[in-house]
Amino acid sequence: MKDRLNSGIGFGSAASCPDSADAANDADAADTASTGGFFRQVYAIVGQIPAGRVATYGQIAALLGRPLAAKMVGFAMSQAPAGLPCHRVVNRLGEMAPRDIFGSPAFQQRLLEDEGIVFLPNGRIDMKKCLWDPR
DNA sequence: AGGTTGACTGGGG
DNA sequence: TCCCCAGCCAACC
Repeated sequence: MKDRLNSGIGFGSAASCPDSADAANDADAADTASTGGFFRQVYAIVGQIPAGRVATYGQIAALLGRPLAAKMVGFAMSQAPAGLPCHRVVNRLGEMAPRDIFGSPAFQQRLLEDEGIVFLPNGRIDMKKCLWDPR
């Protein structure tokens, strides 16, 4: 179990995993044609992140077939429509969005803790336990 | 049309 | 883990 959890963190491993590739393909094929908008696709995926789990910008980008467009995902979040659980999207280190995107990083942390996200003493999310697995 | 920017990431040191 | 560099992509000016 430790191995599985661990492998979930690295995108490299995820990319090699046939299941992940399938998920990416599904999301891409389903939305690319009808939306034609990168942001739309990002929002669709973010909306699928369950409470108690978090996803990284790079992970979402990879799901859309653009593993190097993590920056773009973050930008999409800045324009995210209301109702989207964008507080569940964090960077690879498990840190909150900088500045006061949510009023304050502490506020975002509070939201996540309320959903059951586990934080480490260093103030970061325990990615081993809380990283969302699209499968 | 072209340059800059951004809630990022991976690699090398 | 942190710092610096390069890459990627769409929005903005």
